[in-house]
Amino acid sequence: MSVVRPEDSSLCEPAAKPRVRDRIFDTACELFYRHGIRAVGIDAIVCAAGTNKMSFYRSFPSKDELVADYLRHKDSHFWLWWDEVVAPHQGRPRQQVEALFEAHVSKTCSKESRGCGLANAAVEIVEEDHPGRAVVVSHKSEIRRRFRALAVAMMARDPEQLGDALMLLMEGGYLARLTFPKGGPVASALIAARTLMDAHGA
Amino acid sequence: MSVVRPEDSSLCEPAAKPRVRDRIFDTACELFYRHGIRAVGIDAIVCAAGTNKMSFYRSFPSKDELVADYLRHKDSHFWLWWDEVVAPHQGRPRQQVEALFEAHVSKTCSKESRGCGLANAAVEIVEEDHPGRAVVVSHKSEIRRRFRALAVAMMARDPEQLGDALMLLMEGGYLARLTFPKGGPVASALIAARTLMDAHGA
DNA sequence: GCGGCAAGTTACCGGTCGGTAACATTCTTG
DNA sequence: CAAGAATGTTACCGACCGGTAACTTGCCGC
Repeated sequence: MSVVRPEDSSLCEPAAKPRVRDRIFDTACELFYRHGIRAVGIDAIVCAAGTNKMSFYRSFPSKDELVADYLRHKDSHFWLWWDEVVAPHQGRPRQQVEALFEAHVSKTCSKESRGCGLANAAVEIVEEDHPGRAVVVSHKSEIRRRFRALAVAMMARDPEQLGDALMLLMEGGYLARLTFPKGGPVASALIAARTLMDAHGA
Repeated sequence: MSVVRPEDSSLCEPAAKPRVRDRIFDTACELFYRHGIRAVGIDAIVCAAGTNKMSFYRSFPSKDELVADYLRHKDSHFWLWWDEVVAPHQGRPRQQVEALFEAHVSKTCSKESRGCGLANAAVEIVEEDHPGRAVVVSHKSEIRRRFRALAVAMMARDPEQLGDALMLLMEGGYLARLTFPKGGPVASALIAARTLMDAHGA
């Protein structure tokens, strides 16, 4: 149950040093994603960022708020990724979903992947009033909304059902990634998505 | 990022008092499942169990080992559940999977559910040498194996593909449960499973 | 009643947690 | 160069972390 120790984060003085706040934030994002939120303390973050605790508390009001920022960052990057993957197939929702799943599989199977940071946060953050909870909830709600919208656009027989099923496939992949090296069942996600869409006449 | 405080666990002296070890273990299981593993300290457990830290360390070698026991307990209960659900449809793998998903949906949608304790542990426990990791990995591997075996038994066109897809659906449901009150997309899992099996000619 | 054991009590250990005060240094910019 | 902002340093806070020692109390069967 050990936590990330302040000393062990590779090297404690990264070459570039733009504004401390950014260094701290980038470091925190990586550590939170790789080791989990609860496992990473302020000391570990500031040490890995080559700075000190005071500099941290001059830039962030609290750890919880930093966590919320981390999740907002993950959220916006996710939608950047989504829009980028979807863009080449404008107006062809079926191809958009296929592209999404293809990208999802290759992304999730890469060895650096630790699944979805926001999904992981859903596990770690239980307190209803944690500033990060709202970010997670709205993120996952938007995923559901978009999958359902895509299912509508491709004129599926039961779009809500199809949209939710596609979401389950994707989320399941995130979870599977955490136990299977290289992803395991994740590899089947694209074909499964195709099969579901076929069955819905889309 | 608050943790479960030793004081706030409803009442600190449960009526029945069979052997302390059991009281501690049951309490720990519930707290771990409800609040997460890292969020629950030894103090919180022993207080909620109406005992003290020394009694804990007389029964368990360490917290990590308790966590591993908790996961083993979840694992064996899961297979008890699985076998029970599957039993009435011996020899009819298609019906067995349907029964599994029906039970999975109703279980996961219940308001006490916090998804799959073992999947949650996969998120929280990152250390490769934690005694709980092996339990999680073997649990998820066995799920995959069984789904694939069921797909073979129902003579699916591509049994490995179908088995993995079914697993993704189920795992996705566990994750969705954590952000959507009452489960959200989980409700679509059964129909999605049926659709996939139909498409595989099973 | 007495021995033995299970359980409770109290105090303690070093270490880490998130967070802060006061002060010294360096960097940037006018 | 000087002023002011940004950053670093050190020490500290109370609380909690997982874990332990020494001793006392309660309960059981013989």
